[in-house]
Amino acid sequence: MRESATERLTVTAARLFQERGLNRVGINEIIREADVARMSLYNNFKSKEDLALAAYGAVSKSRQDAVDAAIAASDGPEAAILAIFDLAADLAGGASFRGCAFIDLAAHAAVDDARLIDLVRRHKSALRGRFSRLAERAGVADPEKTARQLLALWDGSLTDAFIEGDAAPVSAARCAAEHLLSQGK
Amino acid sequence: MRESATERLTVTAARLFQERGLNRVGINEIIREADVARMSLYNNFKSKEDLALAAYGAVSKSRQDAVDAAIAASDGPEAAILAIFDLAADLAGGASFRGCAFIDLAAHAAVDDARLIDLVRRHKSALRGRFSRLAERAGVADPEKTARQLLALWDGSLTDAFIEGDAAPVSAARCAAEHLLSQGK
DNA sequence: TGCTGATTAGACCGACTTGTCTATCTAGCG
DNA sequence: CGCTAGATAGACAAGTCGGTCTAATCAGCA
Repeated sequence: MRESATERLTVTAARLFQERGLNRVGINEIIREADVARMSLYNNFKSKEDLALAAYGAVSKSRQDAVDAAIAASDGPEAAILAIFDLAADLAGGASFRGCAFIDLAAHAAVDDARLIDLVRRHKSALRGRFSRLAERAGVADPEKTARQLLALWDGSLTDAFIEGDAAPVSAARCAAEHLLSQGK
Repeated sequence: MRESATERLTVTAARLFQERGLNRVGINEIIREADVARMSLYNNFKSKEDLALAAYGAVSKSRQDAVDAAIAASDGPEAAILAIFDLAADLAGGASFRGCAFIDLAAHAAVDDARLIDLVRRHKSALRGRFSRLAERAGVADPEKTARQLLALWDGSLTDAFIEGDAAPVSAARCAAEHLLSQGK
């Protein structure tokens, strides 16, 4: 038997949401692409928001795993930070890249979608925390501030790469990260 | 007589779009807030997209004017760049701040809304151009690259300030800009 | 085989969207 | 005054959306 309906729905929704954004993908398209009946969706998830929560949660987890793997494979904290920016370059290079999926989600979520907004906040906070620990290990003077700067470079360069349709902002941001690390200590 | 319907519609739409995003504000709300009849909208604008184009165009112009004023009032290119980041801090400090309106617009615009996406591209390109000229005057080695880094800091810090609900990312980004300027020459 | 519980396709609902149309009203002007 | 051109409110069309419901079908198992 093929994988469960829950899993197929989550994976399909994650892909479509990343390709076009939460509000530009409807239930009908998701169930068609996932090859699942309408009621199977609502038997597994209470609502579209619940499905979105599961889908974006899975994306968040896989992104964090990729970051952790890059850190583990790197030789020292400075190299790890640069390796994380290489991940950004990979993202920005992909076809139909629409910028960071979580920034997109924050833009699409209504003010009352508290759980979705919380997910975005937790995702960004997790990345900032990793930057902060690496910056501390690298011996910079103010790791928290450096982490905020690295996160801004990450988010801004992914966004600009989306808007310009070119990955140049990401490599420029990587250079800026190098400078900040060599100077901030 | 009060100002024209076109102007009231443009101003009202600009405010509402910035408060909640293009797709979360409907025609009905705009005409109600602008105190204008439905048909007056469609006599002045071909469609909602045309109104959005006018509204965001006005916002873009006023933002660029503010940046130019900050540049003119500054003592030297480095100070001008920092003054631009002070503008970002003002934006991020406002109530109901939702991040850069043009990033939000890029997230909401469909792939086929070519004119809206173009507007975003031109807006960001204009800001990057100003950064580039200032960086050149400041004598950095690679003004284009420095401009990309400054733009990423600008966009990323505004986005993070929105997500976190706190202006701290913007002041951290300002510090990063200082570092980049002192090192990039 | 026959039973049971999950899954299916698709009709259906109500709310909402942008955009059109009409019939009425009003302001300016000769 | 009467005329005209524009503005008005609101009904309406056509479509989309998320979500519910039903009736038929299917798979697994005793």
